[in-house]
Amino acid sequence: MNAPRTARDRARAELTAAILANARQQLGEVGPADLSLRAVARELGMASSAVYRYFPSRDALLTALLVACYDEVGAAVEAADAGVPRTRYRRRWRAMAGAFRDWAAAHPHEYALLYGSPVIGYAAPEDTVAPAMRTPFALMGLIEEAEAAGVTGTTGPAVPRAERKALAPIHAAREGRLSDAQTARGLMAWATLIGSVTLELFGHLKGGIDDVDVHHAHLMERVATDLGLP
Amino acid sequence: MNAPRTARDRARAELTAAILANARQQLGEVGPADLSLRAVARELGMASSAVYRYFPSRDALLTALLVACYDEVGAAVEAADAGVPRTRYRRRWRAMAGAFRDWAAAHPHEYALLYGSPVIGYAAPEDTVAPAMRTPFALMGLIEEAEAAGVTGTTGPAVPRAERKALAPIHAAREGRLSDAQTARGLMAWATLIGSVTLELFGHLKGGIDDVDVHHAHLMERVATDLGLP
DNA sequence: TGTACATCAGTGAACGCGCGTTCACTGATGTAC
DNA sequence: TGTACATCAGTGAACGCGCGTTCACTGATGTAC
Repeated sequence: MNAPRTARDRARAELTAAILANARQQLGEVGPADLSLRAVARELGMASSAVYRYFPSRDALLTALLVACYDEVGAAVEAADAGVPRTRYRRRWRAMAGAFRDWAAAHPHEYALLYGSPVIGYAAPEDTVAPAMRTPFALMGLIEEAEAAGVTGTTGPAVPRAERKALAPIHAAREGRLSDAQTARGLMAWATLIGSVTLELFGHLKGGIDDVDVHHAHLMERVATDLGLP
Repeated sequence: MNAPRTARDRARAELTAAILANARQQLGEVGPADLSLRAVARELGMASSAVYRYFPSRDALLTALLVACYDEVGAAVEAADAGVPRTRYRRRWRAMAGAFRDWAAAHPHEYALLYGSPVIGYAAPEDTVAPAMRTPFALMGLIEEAEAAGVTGTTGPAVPRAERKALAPIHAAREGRLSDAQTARGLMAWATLIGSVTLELFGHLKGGIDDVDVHHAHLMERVATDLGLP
């Protein structure tokens, strides 16, 4: 937020970052439930109690990690999207879905932290909501643009009143830019993406599918078709 | 397997079941990572070491739980399917998807055990594979019947050679009863179901959707349409 | 520019906790003759 | 049918572990006059 003025401030910012970075590195090895404050302190060569100068509790550290990871994967998806010409809607979807899966595959424990079992006894605070929306909103943005451009074809069955009402919060969050049908389709695409990556990363496709890369790509192609992306 | 002959055998079978049942009950409260052998023993009024007469390790208990839960949800899905006339394909899908979600909602920690983050340091052994397949195979069975009856309409884009190859193990497991296109569609439906339930149960729809019941039902209706179910 | 005081970072010991697993042992149940 | 031995269930104490968090303290950095 505000620039560090004193040397102390600079040191504080650096160490906070170092702790977070080390916790992330630990996540590369052990999974959220086993992430340990003491291990982080050990790795950094400081007393375990010193960490409490930077994070008031283990949960606070978890929250910071949650935010960092949501932001990282969101940024990856946005970057992938930005690398494709705006009107190549299908290719944009392909790039985003691919980036999401690539990030997940490269960071399985981080993916588990974000989209796996909730850490019990821990309720994610408000701070994590906005970063969490980054990826799904990036996808929604693409769908909005495609619909606005009038390129999406048929969007499946009509949306009944009850469902339209259920979707109200999202509809509002996207400032009404999206038809209800496409909102439903978008959520469905998002669920399919999460489901496919979850099944793969958590080991449910083992032995069932030979080349998961190919399969995932094919699945995403079908999702693009269902979204009406040309 | 073999019937209990002696009183000892009967007692052993009963206690094994009691331990498992209590572990399941504990899962109702704490989540797989925090499931504790000692707590189970405590609840059963026995020494913690006594549990080792029945399960050689905590991992073995986890495995038994995994199998029990896979079987339970699989049975629930199959039962839901069985309650619908064979040729009402869409209603069968609706019933199965609903049963799956209902079971998950009623047993969130068990769902997390099956489809959430893998328990680290624990590799699910072979014994869990068959029970794990019960639910997806039930869904595949429905799709097979619908396709055999010739009621499924267009099934989307053609399946490229690479994808057909990737699907080979599943194709073989279903003994070739399913076209590649419908296999891909079926996997997609499965991924969407898992993704939707995961997003809901793990808290990612909070604040985004008002009536999750309605939304899930609508989503599953769309999936049924995509599957070509009349 | 220098001094007095306040703020903060980091230490190391300690508290209290619960866990999985092992082990030598006791007493009950089952089996073979 | 009764006895001798083998098998097994269950006990209770112990080992070794690592964790999150607190606390009184030291020494360095920052601030106000």
